[in-house]
Amino acid sequence: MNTTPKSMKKEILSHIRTYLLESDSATKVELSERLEISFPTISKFIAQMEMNGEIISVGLDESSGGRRAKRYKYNPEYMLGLAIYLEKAETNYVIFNCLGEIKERGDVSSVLEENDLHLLTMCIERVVSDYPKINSIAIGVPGSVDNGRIFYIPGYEQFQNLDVKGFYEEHFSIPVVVENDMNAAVLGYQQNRGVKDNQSLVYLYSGQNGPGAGLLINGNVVRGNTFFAGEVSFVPQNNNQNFRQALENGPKYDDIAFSMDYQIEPISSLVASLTAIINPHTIIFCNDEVDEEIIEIIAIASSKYIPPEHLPNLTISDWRQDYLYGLQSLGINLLINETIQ
Amino acid sequence: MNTTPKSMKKEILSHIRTYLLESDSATKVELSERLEISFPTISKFIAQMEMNGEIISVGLDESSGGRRAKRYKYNPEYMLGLAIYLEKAETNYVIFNCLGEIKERGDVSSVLEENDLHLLTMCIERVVSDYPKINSIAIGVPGSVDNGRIFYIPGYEQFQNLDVKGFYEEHFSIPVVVENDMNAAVLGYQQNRGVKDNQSLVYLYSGQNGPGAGLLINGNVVRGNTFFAGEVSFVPQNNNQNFRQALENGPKYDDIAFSMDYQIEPISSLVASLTAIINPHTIIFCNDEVDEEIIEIIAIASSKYIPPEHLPNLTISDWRQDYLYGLQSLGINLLINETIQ
DNA sequence: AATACTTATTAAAGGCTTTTAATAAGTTAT
DNA sequence: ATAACTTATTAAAAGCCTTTAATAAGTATT
Repeated sequence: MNTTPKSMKKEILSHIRTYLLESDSATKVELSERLEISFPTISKFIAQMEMNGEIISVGLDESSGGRRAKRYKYNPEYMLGLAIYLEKAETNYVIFNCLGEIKERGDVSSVLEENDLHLLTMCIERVVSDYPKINSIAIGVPGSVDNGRIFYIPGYEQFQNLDVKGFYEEHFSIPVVVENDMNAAVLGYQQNRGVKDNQSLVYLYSGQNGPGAGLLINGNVVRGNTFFAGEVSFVPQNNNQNFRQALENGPKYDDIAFSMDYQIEPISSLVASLTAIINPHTIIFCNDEVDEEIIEIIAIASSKYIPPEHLPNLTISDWRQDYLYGLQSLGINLLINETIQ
Repeated sequence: MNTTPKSMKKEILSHIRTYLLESDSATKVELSERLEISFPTISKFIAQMEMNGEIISVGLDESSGGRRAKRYKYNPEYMLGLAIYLEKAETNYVIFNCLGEIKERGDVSSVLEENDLHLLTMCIERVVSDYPKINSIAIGVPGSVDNGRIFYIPGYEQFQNLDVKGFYEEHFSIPVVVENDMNAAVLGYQQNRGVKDNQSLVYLYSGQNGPGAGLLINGNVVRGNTFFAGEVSFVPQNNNQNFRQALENGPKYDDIAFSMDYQIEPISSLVASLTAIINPHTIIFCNDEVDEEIIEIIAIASSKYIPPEHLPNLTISDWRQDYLYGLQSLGINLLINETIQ
């Protein structure tokens, strides 16, 4: 049940924080009406939060015919988040505030390449002691993650089956979230572009281990039964090839030998498969892999398979930025929802 | 916010009902501990519900060292549900209690074939006046449904774009749920087989409009951006055919000319596509379309495409029964969650 | 400038549930 | 059979949010 006083307080706090951050500033009446929480309760929380320095009074509103209302802003520096990217060749980190503004970036030698968890721990220790306001840690990894535990990360056996979330939450007493890089990217896209939160998105990329996809269905990350969801390499296509083979090898027979780009066909076919199965709202491609022109050709080619009215939007985005944004938004969610006091 | 007294009461009620129905019977202490609601609150609700006849005292427990506890059971006859299936050639209905026990079945001439909503209204009117305890109506239709509104139902234009839920809730003042037949079936399978509620399931069938699928991903029904999700007919496959064509026309070249059943290959390929994209826990086939032997052949054929450890369970089920069960469980959900007093 | 009118904020009362204490109803041991 | 001990239930007190009433602080009008 969610009726204990503590969970109530937590919920009210996150609603107030979310609204203040989203709308930049608010009065008590606005909060009360929007959040459907009574005025006295809002008033009590606001007083407490102002005392803690979590929110700041920014003066009085223009009068709307009566007494002028006090307007409050969230203090974005009240809490900070730390996002860490474990990539093959490098390990970067970013410190950001509740608005997603970056306070510091940095890197350490690749935790994955060195196969050394201790390196990561030391990095976090240093950052956390430099920035005592850090209240959440988001870690992105190129592998499958199950509730903070790294489930499958080919090539980096030291990290296989490691409960990163459990370990660091114990170690630092700070909420931790761990997420797969593609899932973080698709979440980042969703947040960044203001996608409605129950839509379905697919983020396509071609990684070093072959192409793959990050999936959001009805707004939720899809991991699959054996964390195999999004492994679109394996989708069977024409000519007894799967998607990866078709992409790499090109056509094996003459029909489309004169296709300008032999990758168009497998991609369009994959778009059709995705549409016929999950009918997503948008499919996102990486900006270093396609351009607007190719996108349009793909769209046309896909409508060979699927009635055009059902085809998703095909868009292009910046993968690294989405990834960053996704990790940040996971971290900010922890700040907003998990920090209680 | 969910803190208003009314929504609180509603939530407590549904929790008590759910637990009593799932566990057959309970004491106040059991309810209090399991639901994490204080004993006095449970006690108050139980007293009220017993007075209404919603629950029944079934005597005292054996002593566990002290005063013996009273044990309570839910009275399954307290509320009834009505489920109606609109099918091409027939319209059937079922009246059931909270345990899913069927009190009466019946049919009227096909509402769809006659293209006559009034027929349905009259049928419900009669049933509801015969059984005043009916407190929920679940309607299954062979078309796309968006929040109770029939969105797309080829062939029955009178029903196109009809807000069935809104209309009947207004008309009868009883909660109504409308669901697509395949979605109801996959929900029914989930409930009936006690599938964990965040797993992904695919229900495959070959309807008169070609094959299709009902999808549950992370436990939620997937409708898609344009209600096209599950239209697996359109999945591109080998030999420039989509799934439907491959199924209907058979192979067009020689490689697999001696395949025992030429439908094996397209189905296995579809299983592979589903796995590579959403990696479901289980794929369900209809018992009048396949048997155990074929299932095994499909499983083997699929592992040509996908590492076997990622393949879903392939199972067989009774479609009509799952459909019925799905509608019933939607109806029972309304009884449990929406009835307040 | 004084009065009527708006609107924000504070204060008091009421309705929930939870926590804690008290009582009732059994069981076990002497 | 009585005392000591368990456990269920009832009763009272406390906490928290909401509703309602009262007050404060402006604006507009005469």
